[in-house]
Formats: sequence, C-alpha cells, structure tokens
Amino acid sequence: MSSPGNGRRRRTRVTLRQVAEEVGTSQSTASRALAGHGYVAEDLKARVLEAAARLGYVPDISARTLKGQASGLIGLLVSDLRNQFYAQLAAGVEQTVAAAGHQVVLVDDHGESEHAARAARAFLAMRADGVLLAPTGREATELLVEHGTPVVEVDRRSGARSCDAVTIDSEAGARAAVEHLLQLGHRRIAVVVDETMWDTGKNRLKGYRAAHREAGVPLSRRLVLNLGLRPDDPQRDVAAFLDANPDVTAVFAANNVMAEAVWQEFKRRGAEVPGRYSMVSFDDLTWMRVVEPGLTAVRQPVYEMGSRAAELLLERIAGGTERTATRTLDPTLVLRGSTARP
Amino acid sequence: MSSPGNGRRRRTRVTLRQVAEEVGTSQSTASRALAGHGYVAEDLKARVLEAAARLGYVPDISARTLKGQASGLIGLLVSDLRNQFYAQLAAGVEQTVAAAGHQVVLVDDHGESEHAARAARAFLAMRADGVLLAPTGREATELLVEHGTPVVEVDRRSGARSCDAVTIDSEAGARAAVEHLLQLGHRRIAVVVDETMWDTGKNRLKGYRAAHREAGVPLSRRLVLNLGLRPDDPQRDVAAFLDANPDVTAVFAANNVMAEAVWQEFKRRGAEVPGRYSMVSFDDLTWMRVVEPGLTAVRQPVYEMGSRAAELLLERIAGGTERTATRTLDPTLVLRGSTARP
DNA sequence: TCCGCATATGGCATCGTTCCCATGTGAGAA
DNA sequence: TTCTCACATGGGAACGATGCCATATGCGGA
Repeated sequence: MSSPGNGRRRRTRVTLRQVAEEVGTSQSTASRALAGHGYVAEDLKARVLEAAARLGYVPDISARTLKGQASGLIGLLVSDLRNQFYAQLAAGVEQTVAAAGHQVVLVDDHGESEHAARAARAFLAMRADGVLLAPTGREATELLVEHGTPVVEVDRRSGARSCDAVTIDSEAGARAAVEHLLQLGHRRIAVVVDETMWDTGKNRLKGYRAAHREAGVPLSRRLVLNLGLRPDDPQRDVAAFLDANPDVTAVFAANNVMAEAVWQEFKRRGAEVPGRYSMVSFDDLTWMRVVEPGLTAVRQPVYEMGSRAAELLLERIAGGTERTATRTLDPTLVLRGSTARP
Repeated sequence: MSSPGNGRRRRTRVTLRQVAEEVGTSQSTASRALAGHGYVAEDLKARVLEAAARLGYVPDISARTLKGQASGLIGLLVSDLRNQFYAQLAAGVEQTVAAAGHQVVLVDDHGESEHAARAARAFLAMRADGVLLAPTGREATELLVEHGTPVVEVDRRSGARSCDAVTIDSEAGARAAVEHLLQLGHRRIAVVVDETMWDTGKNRLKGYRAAHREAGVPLSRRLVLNLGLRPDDPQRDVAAFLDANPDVTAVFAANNVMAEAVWQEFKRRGAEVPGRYSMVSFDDLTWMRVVEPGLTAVRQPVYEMGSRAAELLLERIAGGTERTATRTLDPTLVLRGSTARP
C-alpha cells in the first residue's frame, strides 16, 4: 500500500502542495491533473496521479467546501432509528445518496422538535448540500429553507412554507384497511393511534372515518383510542380499552408500534385472532408476516420512499426543477390471516 | 425568528466578519466573544451575541476544520442497515455521539470491502474525528489507522493492526445456546451459518463445537449448513438440508437472517416447533418474542454495543487511554417456547 | 510578418475561522 | 515616576483547494 516505513500516525496529512512538489510542478497544475479538467500534458498528469497515490494523498473536503464547492453531505433527520420504519427509510436514503457520491449525516431527534432545530443548525454549519426531514415541527424546515438549503420532507409534512415532500397516502391506506374490515361485516372497529398532531396520524384517522361514512356505518368517539405521544405502556392502555369496550370485533392499529402493543395484548389475554378479534396494521414489518396468523397490513414502500426522496433532493441540489414538487406513494393492503368475518 | 422581510434564499451566508461589522468591532474580538474564551468586555460580548443571533449567524465548520479544529464528524460504517441488528447498532452510536455534540456520517457498505475502503477514504477526506467500523476486510481499518484517525471496530474484528474494539462474545453465546439444546437431550443439532470468514461466524461455530466437545457428543460435518455470503434463497437451502438430514432434531441459527429462513421453512412444511424441531437463534429480534411459540434466542446487547463503542471512540479522540482497549460484552440466552426435549 | 488560437503552466487571491502577536489602557506596586 | 500586570482589542497569517488571470510557446492562416 502507501509509503512503507512511515511509523504509525502520519504527523500531518499530505497536501496538494506536497504532491506538486514531489513531481516538481505547481499546485494549480496538480489541481487540474487531479480534477481532470483544464489543460495538463498527459505525461505530467500521469506523474501527478502516480505521486498522489504513492503519497496517499486525500483531498481535504473542508478546504474544498470553504472555497465554495459542495460539501457532499446530505443531512437526514429521523424520529426514532430503533423503529424499523425509520431504519428502512434511512437505508433507502443512504443507498441513493451514496450512489450519487454523497454521504449521509444521520440525526435522530427522538421526536423532539427542539432537538430537530439543533440538528438543522448543525446541518447548516456543516454546509450540507441538502437535507431530508421527517419533520417534528416546522422550525427545522423553516430555518433550513430560509438559509437556502434544499429540503425535502419525508413521510410527514410540517406545513412549513414551500419545500418538496415525499409521503405515503395515509388516508387511502387507512381507508382500504377499514373498508376491508367493514366488508367482512365488522361494525365496531376500534382504531388505535399515538399521535394525531402530524398528518400521518391525522390522515389515518381521516381514512378510518371516510371508510365508515362511505359504508354508511355510524362513527363512535368511543372506538378511537388515542394514546398520545410516546405512551408509557401502550399495551396496558390497550388492555384497559378492550375491557371497557367488549363489543369491539376488530382493531385497526395506526402504526407498527401500536400494532405490536395490540398483538401482544391479544396474545396475553389469549384472545383468538381472527376468531375473537380481526386486526389490521398500518405498516408491514417482518414480524407481521412471520407470526401465525400473519397480520393483514397496509404495506408502505418505506425504502422506496427514502430513495425517492433522496432522488428528489439530489435533483433539487443540481438545480433542476423550479417549482416545488410533492410526490405521494401508494400503500397496498396485504391480506393475511388476521382478518375474517366477525 | 431571524431578520424578517428577507425574501427566500439568502444569497450569501452571514459570516463572522459581518457580525463584527454590525457591532463595530473586529473579527478577532467577535470570535472570542462567540467562543467564550480570551478577554472580551462583558457588554461587548453581549452585543456580539445579540448581533449573531439577530443576523442568524451560523459558524462555518469547514473553515473551522480547515484551521485545524475538530470536524465534529464521526464515521459509522455498517454492512446492512435494513438488518435490524445494524439499525440498533447505529441507533446506539447516534445516541451517544449526538449527546457529545458530534454528528454521525453513516455509510452502508452492503458487505463489500471495496465499498468500505471507499467509505474510509471519504471519512479521511472529510476529516472525521473518528470512525466506527463493522469491518468487512482489513483495508478500511488500516487506511484509517495509518492516517492517524482513531478507529473502533464494532461487532467484528478485522484482525488489522492495533485499534480498539467492542464486540460480543460470540463463542460464549453459541456455546450457551448449544449446551441448552444438548442438556435437553438433543444429539443431532444442525447449525446454519452464512459466513465463517469473520470472527462472528467463526466464533459461533467454535462455540457450537466447544459445547459438543464438553458434552462428549461427537461432531459431524454433515450437520453444519454453511450457506456462504449472501445466499440467494436461504430458505430453499434450508429445505434441501432438512430433507437430506431427517434425523436432525434441533437447529441453531447463527444470526437473525438465518433464523428467519429456518423459521419460515418450518412454517412452510408445517413442522411443529418444538415438537418436531427445537430451535435457537443467535440474535434476538422483535419478531422472535412475538411469534408463537417464542424463539429461544441469544440476546445481544446491540444498542449498548453501539453506545459503548462510541464512548470508547470519544475517549480515544479526547486522547485519553493510550494502549488499545478491547471490550467484550456478554450475550444472554433467553429461553422461550421453541426449545424442548426431542 | 503578424495575428489568433489551442495548449500548457504557474502565481496568487480567495473562502471563513482561529489564534498568535502587537498594541493599548489603567491600576497598583516599587 | 516608572515598571509590571491584568485586561481589552485589532491586525494578519495561516489552514488547503480552487480557479481566474497572466504568461509562454508553437502552429496555421491571412
């Protein structure tokens, strides 16, 4: 590999100037040789490249960025990396961003918008070329947009002023799920949500209601279990709810966290699925197709959402499209064994 | 928030010089005021801070880094973000790194060491303060160490020259799992692995063998199903293996991917667990405690491994410890319903 | 012969911060 | 009075890469 015999840590990094001196030319010429544009004689260029490789030259992004070039960094802000949903999203983003030769700076705001704002400031400070946000407030988006950083919102929309967005049609997904239950003959369908402050939760509830209205089935406030943000022990709350509403025959869980709580509670009380309860989850994770019976679920193209958002952001950075674009992806209802007639 | 009425994109970012001019002082003084060290009169300092906030000043990390300061970036290289194992790891790392005021640059090498080497070069180029690697070859580690970047290897060790590492005791975990099966009376225990080139796979196989030796149960090559890296369709291979070895009564899956393949194949052929087969997984994911029966599994403290590795790296960056440290975390065997006497 | 142009190379200012150093003040000590 | 020292401020040189501009040469066409 690189220069032998140079003990452990190199004291200072190899700079372009050193490479230039090695071949007896100027920084300018060496720069052109490495960059591959501008006039450089073929043989000189080869010698510069060889020297750069031999000395282990690595260009300094800070200097390049300072001079006004792109930093090559894309910020990505998610709410909870431990949740498979966001992990998939991040994977999709990383894949696309890396393929374009950029790097992802990942921040997890744990659902706190204050933390998100801090992250936005950090993205600004590092001169990120663009940022992808699963927003938890409009502050971060606004800060970035105002400073001229391209932003694409993913999954959720902050309602902040114009920026691109890639989301999944929550309302349609929820409607399909609940329609399915209604068609099977269920009339008292519970819905379990943890947040209704962002458009994901709001729209899933909206879809739930729309399906009822369309089917002419009356809605009841009682059947909406709203646990609020980051509930301590959702399973306990679900248990209490089921005890209080013994007439419920089906449950629609608005996201994977809720689905797990509901499923575990069914298991704990030995309630048969789909015998006693039918169940549908919004979001389709590994475990839902592995359990017996499999969970009927609204599958979201999460990985794809990540990569589409990244593509959109890269286009925006390249300065392509002018007016802001919103892309909505369609979820699909995957039928498995957890749903049947009541 | 910041200055009102300034249309959309600010054309240029606010620099320290502009803040200084705003309060009628010099860059030097403004810098000291913001940095909070060196002599600055109290009232002047307050005015600088106020002006910085009012103008929406965000320091430029590139310039700071170029001047020789830390970049605040920590590189993290994982093999497959879609795998919950690495997502948990990344979450643990992010949490700890963010708490220390740094940012994580995340790269997924998809198990390709060539990709890993490219990532290492990128980390070098952006002057990452330190790097965490789940190595897929020694090249990346060596490149970074040689350039003087602190490196901590996580989960796997590359065997490259001295750098810190945080791993989980694969051999002990595997031994515990297989001992459990042996104690239940199993004598023909299959082991399913996909890689034996890194120490994780190697050591799990070692633990499997050690347990047999200790129990005085003869080993058979036939019972080792080695699928090799990234098998096309592991479930099919497992099926073929089970057909060819009908005397097997228990299966030890060496990681979560193998466990899923084995589990799905059991389900497909309607083989009762633990009636026909007992099963243990190395790595304990959500679905394993949700399925019926629950999977007996070797639980790895993955999130903790991530945060411990990050802590170690931060210490190393701070220049604390001198000699390299290796930390090994202990896995625990979680008994559930998938294991019983043959 | 002279101009224009493609080719080739080097000098140097620039990006925004940091920090060393020079400069300056006033108070208290010698 | 003069020296010292703590306090306070500004000038300006780095850091490393980039790219504009000046310079130089040789060749073909007018």
